[in-house]
Amino acid sequence: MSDLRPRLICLLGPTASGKTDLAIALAETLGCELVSVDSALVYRGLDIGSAKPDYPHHLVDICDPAEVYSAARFVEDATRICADIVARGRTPLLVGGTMLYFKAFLEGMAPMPEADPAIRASIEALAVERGWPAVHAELAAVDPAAAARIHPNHSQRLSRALEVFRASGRPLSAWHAEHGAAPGDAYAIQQIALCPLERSELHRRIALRFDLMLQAGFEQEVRGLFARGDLHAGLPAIRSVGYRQMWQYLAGEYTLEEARQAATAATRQLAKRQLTWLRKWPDLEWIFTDPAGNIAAGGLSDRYPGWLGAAPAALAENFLR
RNA sequence: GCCCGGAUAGCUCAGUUGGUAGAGCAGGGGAUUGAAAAUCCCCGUGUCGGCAGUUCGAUUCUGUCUCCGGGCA
Repeated sequence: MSDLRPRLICLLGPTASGKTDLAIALAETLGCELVSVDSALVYRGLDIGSAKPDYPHHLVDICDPAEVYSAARFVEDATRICADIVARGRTPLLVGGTMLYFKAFLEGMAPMPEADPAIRASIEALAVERGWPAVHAELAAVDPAAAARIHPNHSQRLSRALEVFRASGRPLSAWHAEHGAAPGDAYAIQQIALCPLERSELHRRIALRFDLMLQAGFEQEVRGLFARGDLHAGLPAIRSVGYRQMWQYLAGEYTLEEARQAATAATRQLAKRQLTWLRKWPDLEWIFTDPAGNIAAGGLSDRYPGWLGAAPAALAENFLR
């Protein structure tokens, strides 16, 4: 063991995989402090629908839903908080499902101009008038490298690329070329992914969890946000899975049953996208679970068959020592 | 019991003037650098309800049966 850097653990997985329960168990047994890596848990008042944990996590409830959080803010916040945790003599455990945030922390982000609402609005106006392919053509004129990488219909990435050029006079691809420091480099990192072995089991858990959210008063929670008057369907907080569909229900676009169907489908699609990230993720130790939530064949259990059928916390505790 | 509609992809439905069919949603795969629980790209063979008839050829026409709506009794 020649690595003298402080230890840091990452626990990633799709939504409804059981990450939070495992993270809490690990925090208790290993003495970790939990850092949430989740773009929805940052918002105050998004509690039931975001499955906000009761157990203390850093980077939960740090924004009002009217604000816009970002990957760049996450990297700043997480970098500072992890350093504080280590200074306290404890181990940071980053847990969540926002893979871009994990990636940005582990690999760093190029320094770049931040989002500019006025520029965004002008690009949006251009798109409404002439279509996103026209925005793509304009980007191609000033930043052919970025334009080549972005599909002409990809509104969000197109908008950002042109925004960076308009804000700085410098192409996005030039900014990307100078990669910033990776906060993750300061740590000896172990990464674990948790996921049901069968997709159908994940889908079952998603449906079950949404019904429990409704029983717990999710509709009332969203009614409260709706009634504030200053929030709208364009905000990241209100666009998040579950909240978006309940918002549409309250706006009269859906019946409650339609909202339930749409929300669970959106959650399944989110889980699928999270797994797309995870499949190509480097240095990941997989823990696959059976319908009872215990360790199933595959992943770490293939290397340590004796742990088959054990609770994930037991395996991870051993694996993590 | 009679009359009228339906019966086509997991779901909702379009369509084929007879040459075995296509959208939306769901689902699957992929991308991902300050909105990322976002945003975008790619992927559609299914006894066209069963059986029989007409026809070179029927999912399409005819008959009949079954099931589901609606109406009349």
